[in-house]
Amino acid sequence: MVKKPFVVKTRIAPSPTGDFHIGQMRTVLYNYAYAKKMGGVFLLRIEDTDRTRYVLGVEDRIMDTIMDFGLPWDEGVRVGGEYGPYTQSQRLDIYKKYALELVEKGFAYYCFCSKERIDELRKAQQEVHMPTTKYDKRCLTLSEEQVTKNLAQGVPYVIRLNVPKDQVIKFRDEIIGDLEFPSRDLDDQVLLKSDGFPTYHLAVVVDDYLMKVTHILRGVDWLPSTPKHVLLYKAFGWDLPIFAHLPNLKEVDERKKMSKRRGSAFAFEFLKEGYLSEALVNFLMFLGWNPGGDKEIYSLEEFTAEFSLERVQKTDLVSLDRDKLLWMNGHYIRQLSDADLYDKISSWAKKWAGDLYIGNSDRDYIIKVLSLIKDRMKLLSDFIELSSYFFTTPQVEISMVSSYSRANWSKILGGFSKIFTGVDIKGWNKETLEKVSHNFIEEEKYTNKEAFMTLRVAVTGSQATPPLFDVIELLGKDIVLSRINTLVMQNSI
RNA sequence: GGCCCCUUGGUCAAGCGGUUUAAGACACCGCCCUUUCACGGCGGUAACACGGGUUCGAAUCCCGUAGGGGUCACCA
Repeated sequence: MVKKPFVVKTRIAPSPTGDFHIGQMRTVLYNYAYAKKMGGVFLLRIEDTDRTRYVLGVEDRIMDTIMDFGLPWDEGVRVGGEYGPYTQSQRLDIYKKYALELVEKGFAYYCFCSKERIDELRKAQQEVHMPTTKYDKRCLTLSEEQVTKNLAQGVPYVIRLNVPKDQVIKFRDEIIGDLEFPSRDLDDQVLLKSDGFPTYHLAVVVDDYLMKVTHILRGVDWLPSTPKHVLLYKAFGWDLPIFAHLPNLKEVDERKKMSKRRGSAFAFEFLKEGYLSEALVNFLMFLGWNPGGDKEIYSLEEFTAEFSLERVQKTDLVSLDRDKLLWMNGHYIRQLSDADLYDKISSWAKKWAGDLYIGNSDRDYIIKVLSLIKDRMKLLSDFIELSSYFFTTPQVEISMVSSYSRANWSKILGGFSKIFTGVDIKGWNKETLEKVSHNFIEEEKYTNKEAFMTLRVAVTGSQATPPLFDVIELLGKDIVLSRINTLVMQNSI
């Protein structure tokens, strides 16, 4: 028999109780990167042991979003593997078996206490200001006959972890360091619920062991329950995995961590708003990690090569700076070729914005539009607003057209109309147009600003556009003249 | 409240005892480019929570204080 080599395996274990938020995606990214860096395996498991909060369909949406971020897993739900099934609700018999093993060994026990008794207990403890609300181990004193009798009679039960009184639980966190927790502060955690489902604590330990997960990278909010897990590993006689707790994310203006129970910031929403997955991934990697140098534009491949636990920030909370994300997205958009940007926008539109008119317009024309507005785009969705006058006749406010010229604005436009009419369709390019326009302005003694801004607004309906003659060249003679003439005629009526 | 973790500019953060009059990026402000808006270029404002130690020397090590966060479910 050949001994299997040690393979690093990380995992992400979404719970289908709500959509993934962006912070969870950061955790996915780190798990993905660490596995790749170590030549290991990245696993995805669905933890659906809470049937009261279960949301139908959300697990597929979560997995789709992870794929949309470009972080595919090697083993688990959808892709399979030799340690499945990878959905916890399909592993109930496994958890029960291990729970019973613990009962047998004396590390766990049956508890028949009612919800009411537990509530009363908690209330009483609070009244005397007990440090923590804990179960009083009453059912631990039940005789074996009593337990057998209760089980035979079908009395509802849970299985609780029998936490030793005075033990110091020690473990090492790769990011935070060596940690010690007194066991007396721990509750006799329920391991198996009365509905036969395991709690997170039992399921996660059993599955991570059976699925041979070697590294557990998760949010620092899990740190306080890690001692319980350590206790379980010890009770089973299993080696501990490597723990690494990552800083949580928060919004800049908030003080508390993001969570799916605190509204928005769902990962898919960023895609919907028009962020590129490459930019999101680049942004996310720096939320809790950095390479130490000045470089901060990183591809996923570069990140994967450089990522290390030693360089993960030890702090508790990291802010998600949307200004910087927006800047970074603009940076990524600018780096795209016009054709690639076209592809990105068109698939974005297909998925999130209906088909738009982009589907019906000429691809080459749209690509030319993109070359003009690309530097001004920060989100894919900006395309809609920035490009509208290239596709539809703008609503032009007369007050806006007239606001630049001391002289009669319609006289200016009339002049442009006349000289543009004289430009041959074959010579309709920005160099020629610019030249004749400047001649006209000089002769009539208009200032550049009054003439060109009036023209700009007349043609585009907007005060802020790409360079005027690029726009005019691209729109073409017919459209430009028609827009100008419409205004001139309106005024003369 | 108990337990645990954390603390460099508005934000992400570099720094791991002397090379620091504390990098870089975003944001902000100013200038340049410019017929507008962007992009780009140049420059600027802005930080080691506080108090004790240790040391020739501390943002960096130790202790305390303060502040913040996390967690304490038959939720994950």
